[in-house]
Amino acid sequence: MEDWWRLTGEHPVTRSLRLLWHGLPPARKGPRPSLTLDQIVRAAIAIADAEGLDALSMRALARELNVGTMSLYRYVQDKAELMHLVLDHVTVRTVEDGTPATDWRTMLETISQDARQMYLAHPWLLQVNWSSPVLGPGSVGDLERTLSSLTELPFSDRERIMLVTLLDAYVTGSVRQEVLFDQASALTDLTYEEFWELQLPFLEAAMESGRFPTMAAMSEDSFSGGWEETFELGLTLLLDGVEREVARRESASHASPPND
Amino acid sequence: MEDWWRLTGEHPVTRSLRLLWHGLPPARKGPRPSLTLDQIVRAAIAIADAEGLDALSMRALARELNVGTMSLYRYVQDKAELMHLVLDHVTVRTVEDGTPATDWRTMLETISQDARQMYLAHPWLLQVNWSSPVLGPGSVGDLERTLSSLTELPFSDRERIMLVTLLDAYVTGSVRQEVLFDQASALTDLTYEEFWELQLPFLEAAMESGRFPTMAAMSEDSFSGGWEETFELGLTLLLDGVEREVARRESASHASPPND
DNA sequence: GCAGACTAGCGTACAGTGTCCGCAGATAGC
DNA sequence: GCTATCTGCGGACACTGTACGCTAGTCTGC
Repeated sequence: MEDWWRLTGEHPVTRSLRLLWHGLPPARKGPRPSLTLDQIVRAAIAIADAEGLDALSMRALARELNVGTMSLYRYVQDKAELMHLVLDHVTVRTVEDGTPATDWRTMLETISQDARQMYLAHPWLLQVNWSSPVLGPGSVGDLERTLSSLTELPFSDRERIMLVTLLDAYVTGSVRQEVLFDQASALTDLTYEEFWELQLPFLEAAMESGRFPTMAAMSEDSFSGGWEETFELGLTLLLDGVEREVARRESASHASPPND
Repeated sequence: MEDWWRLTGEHPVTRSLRLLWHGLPPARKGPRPSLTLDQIVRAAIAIADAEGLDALSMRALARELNVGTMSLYRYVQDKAELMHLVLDHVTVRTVEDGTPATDWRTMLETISQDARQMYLAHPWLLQVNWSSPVLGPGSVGDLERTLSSLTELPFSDRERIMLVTLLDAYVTGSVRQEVLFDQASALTDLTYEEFWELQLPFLEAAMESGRFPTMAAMSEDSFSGGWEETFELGLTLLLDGVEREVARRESASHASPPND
């Protein structure tokens, strides 16, 4: 394990955490900064929302803010750090949409559906290929909200975290399929129907080859399930599975699970 | 709906499909091509496997194949088309790992676990932000394999496709979490433990603020669930949900579902 | 065999990306 | 007032994808 960052000062992750939790340090000597971190992050989100992730370059951001490109590096160390701030900031949005707690199943449904809507509103989020290695106020707040709705679920703390994680995996995986398909549709200028129209001659030849007997025998509407319907089916199955586990535990002991 | 591509010949999607299903057309006049599509695709996969998606540029690929960069454009129209070929080709891999069919649950487990392993072996796949808008021999073959293991499941064809889709969503979402985290870990030169070490001062201050009561009360090992364990939990829940639906249908009518 | 048409290889050039380096001017502290 | 620190940002560089067009190689028809 190399400690290269100890020789040069602050680790980049610590720097990102500092910015997230405390913001920029107060200005001391020198000209007053003309921008705030919040302005930069908001402008970045606006560009990505309007034109997609690829449009979000440092130059585009500088243009949007009417500053020189290199000025931005006075506020963030590099683009990765900017994206950490951006990702956490978008997550803050979901915290504000508070919903009164009822039962855990309804809460998990609502939270998952809200998350889906959030990702559909910011499809570029699912195209970012960095995991934010930092937990900022946004993501911690989001996690708090979710966990606070699971207190009546007879699972250990550890199991709750695992449940939240896998639900997030399902939501992001599901919406990413949809987002990428919609993008391909827009890029190729094809609707769903037109895509199948182009595909058909090749599929028909393949089906006649005898190599795909199960698919050849499928009915015509097999691919007609929509994205939302598919998402809801998966969510239902997941939550049914949780219910089954809950019932199993309650019939086994009526006791709370070990809180290890 | 603009038909701009009709003016210039073949739609890019049709061209990709042609390459996928029939390969390059036979050479007519002119020098013999020095490469095959297969060579190009394999070299691209090797680069991505060895050095990640960002390392896969047309220049890097040309260097690997000892040709000029622009030569590649004699074989593929642009990088997007190359990626369509690459994505379908990687999928071919999974078809060859045939497993004898037993019951639908075991099959779905195996297929999902195999898919997870495949993605872990090619983590860059989950960082590609194009959905392949084409169904080539690889993806159709993969789908055939999966569907042929679901024949005894009392679901309609349409429901089967939805089930396969949502399972894929879950697998990709789950592995992508892991892949992105591992990447962040490598980029920041931090282990999981070191990450938490840096995070802790900020989290402790946040917990003392009283803003996150549920999280502040959680036990120390809450985040100790591993990626594989979390994946298996979610898969179990999903399949438990399917079982519950199957049982519901069998107790309702003992009849096959409508095959609409 | 030759000319014309077609084809593969690929160099040059361009527009775009992220960001290093360092200069000029503005502010604070002594 | 002087020195140290700080902001803004231009010029430069290495890298990306790919349009354009030249050269040389192969096939076909006469």
